[in-house]
Amino acid sequence: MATLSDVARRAGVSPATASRVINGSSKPVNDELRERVLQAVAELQYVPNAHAQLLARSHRTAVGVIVHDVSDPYFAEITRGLQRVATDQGRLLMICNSYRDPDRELEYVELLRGHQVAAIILAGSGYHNPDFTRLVNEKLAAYEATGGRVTVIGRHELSGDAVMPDNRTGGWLAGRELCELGHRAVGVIAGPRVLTTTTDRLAGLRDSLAEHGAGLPEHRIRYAEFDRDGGAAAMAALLDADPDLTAVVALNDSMAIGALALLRSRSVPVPQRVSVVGFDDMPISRDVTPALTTVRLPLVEMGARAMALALDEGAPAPRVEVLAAELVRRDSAGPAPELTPARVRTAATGAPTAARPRRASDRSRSSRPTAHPPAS
Amino acid sequence: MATLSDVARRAGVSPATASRVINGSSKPVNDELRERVLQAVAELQYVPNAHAQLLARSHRTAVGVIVHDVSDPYFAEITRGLQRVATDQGRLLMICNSYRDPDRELEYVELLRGHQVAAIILAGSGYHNPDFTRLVNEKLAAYEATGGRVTVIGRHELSGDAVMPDNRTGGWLAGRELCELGHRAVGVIAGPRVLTTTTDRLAGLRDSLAEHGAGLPEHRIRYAEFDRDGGAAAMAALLDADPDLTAVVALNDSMAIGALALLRSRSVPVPQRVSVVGFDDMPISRDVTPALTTVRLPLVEMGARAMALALDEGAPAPRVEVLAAELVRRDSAGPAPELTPARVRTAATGAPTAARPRRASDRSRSSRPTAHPPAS
DNA sequence: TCCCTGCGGGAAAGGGCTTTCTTCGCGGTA
DNA sequence: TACCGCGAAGAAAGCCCTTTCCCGCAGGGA
Repeated sequence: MATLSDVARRAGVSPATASRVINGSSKPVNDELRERVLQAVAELQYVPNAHAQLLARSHRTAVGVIVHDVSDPYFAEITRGLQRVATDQGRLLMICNSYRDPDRELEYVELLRGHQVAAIILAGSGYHNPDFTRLVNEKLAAYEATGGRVTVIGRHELSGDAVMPDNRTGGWLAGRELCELGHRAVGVIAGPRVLTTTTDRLAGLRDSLAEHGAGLPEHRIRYAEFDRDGGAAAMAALLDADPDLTAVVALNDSMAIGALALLRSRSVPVPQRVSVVGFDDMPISRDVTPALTTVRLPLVEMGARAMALALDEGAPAPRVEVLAAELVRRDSAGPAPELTPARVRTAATGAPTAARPRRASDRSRSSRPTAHPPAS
Repeated sequence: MATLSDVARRAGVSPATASRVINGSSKPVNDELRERVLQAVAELQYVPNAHAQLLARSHRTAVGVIVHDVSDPYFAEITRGLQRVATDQGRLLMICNSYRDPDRELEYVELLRGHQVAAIILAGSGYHNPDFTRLVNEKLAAYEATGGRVTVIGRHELSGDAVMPDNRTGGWLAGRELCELGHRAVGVIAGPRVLTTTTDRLAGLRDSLAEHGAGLPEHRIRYAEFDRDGGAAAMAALLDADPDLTAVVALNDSMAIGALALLRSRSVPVPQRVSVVGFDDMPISRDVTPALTTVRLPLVEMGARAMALALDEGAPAPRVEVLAAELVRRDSAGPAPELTPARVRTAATGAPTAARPRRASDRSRSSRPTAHPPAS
């Protein structure tokens, strides 16, 4: 591997001069020497050793990102936002998959610290696990103490700047939508209990169902893995336990798609017999059949905002940005089967509501709140 | 940021001893000193500077991966395979998205070279672009000359070890399936012309259609972006130009899903009026409606094999591993509408074929060839 | 008693680059 | 003619580790 001194020797100059030419230093260099150096670089196919550079230079340039799994559409979208801003600013991204393993997450924090990244961004759900939380916070604090910056996405249990999707209001919106469609027996396909995302979304949903007089008994909640197969399994369990269910909220779209698959395999018509509402609005959600009614989170923007926070040096106290959730109506949720459309009422107000016509798949309109969402 | 000498000083030992303790060197260290060092590490929250380590150590440990886009399911699956093997061997992965931009690809090769990775893996389609190909090959050669290893996935235009999906036979299988179902007017939703993946799959498909007496005139091929919207647009164009089309092959599943969406929006029943065959078998393909008949590529295994090749030091000449494609029958392809099932024939043999019953979504069986696929 | 061996620890030499500090040569001024 | 200042190039000091080499010491055999 050619080194800088190889280049310098070949060009007949000192390494200092070669370095100045290669890095476009502000110090002026004679044109002839410059030419000789560039020639030598080309001939030797010289590429600077990045580690030596990072060691010699003072300022850190790369940014570390820890996500559950980039290939999960939720994180893929967030990562897209992160990338965009990072690339704009000429930053290199180091992406690490924790696969929802707290230990691995801890390891990655250290790894990134060791790699001298300018900032660490943790995206994904937090854990209900005080010991682990304390441990991560300690490590992050140590990192911040040496000038590192920390930004979290959707993890209120960790310190540092934060970008928070409004999971709670999102859950609330899903509940309101179903209640307004006349559903009273609503089941929930929830993610793992230990994830704060699960509990936040669930809390909003529970509030909303309660407000609209529907209620959410514990036996109508099934906790499962946050993926397609988890959703299918939970849907099956829910249906077996409570055949009268008229609607289901899945706490993310992957699970909703699994639920749809299960319902199809049992020939349960959606939404005529059972309505399904998802969460996240992954890109594929509009392309399944029926197209998924879901709660949209501005994933790309969350990533972009997080990176912006992370790179914005001169920030004082930890900042928190909350990004709103929004209901996207498609075809998987419809009026509850027992009620004829004309009798659908808004439970909270008691006012009669005109039945909504079936909508075309992609004319998703955002919801206009008719009651105030909870503070999250 | 605490350094090794800080630790050593605090523990009252030399940096050499501290290093030995921290790295579990084979050289024995007195238990008391060891204890003091570990204590100092904990107190200072010391993490070794990875760049300094890489500079000081001789052996390279990280592996670089260049893909078009990790969040694309095709690459997500491949990456999963890469990760698995890399993690097993304790290697760190640096993943770079080229977003199908040749220049960016070139940049990343240099970047990875600069980061002293042990191997570079390029995944994705090659480009029909001799200048660019020569340039990349030069850079890769320079890298290999200094002991780096290069492995490509699905790019026969580049040198180095290679893992090749059998795109050509895959295309051939798609064609045969449709011909055996009685289709004669088959359209193609192709990816960008410059990608070798497009041309390889197309070539196999063309052969197969020709063999079965169907033919593929140029006006039945539409080139578009390799994504959902590209697929939808191409489907629209195809339908407008040739309303008699009874089947369509999309050269990847994303495009097929776009095509399905467009057909649905125009109320064209699939497969009763138009059959659709995809390519790749992404995980979501079984969950769309109708479930997608597609050509399966062992994506995860491709990644795993590629990483194995890259990490297998003592290899002589460039090795090439071809992984087979396989047809997965689901619900999006059915008999051609003009023919009643009883009259469906295998065009090549003229022998009557029993109509296949409609199959359940997920009982996807692999194809059993009835004729020999082309050598690819 | 002396020498050799082996063991545990430290000194120091890199590894490849950046950057400050020095030096050198030149033109201009007193 | 002597001196100063300035511009451009080089020398060298790090950046933070790893690892070789070396040294001192203790124990065992002759």
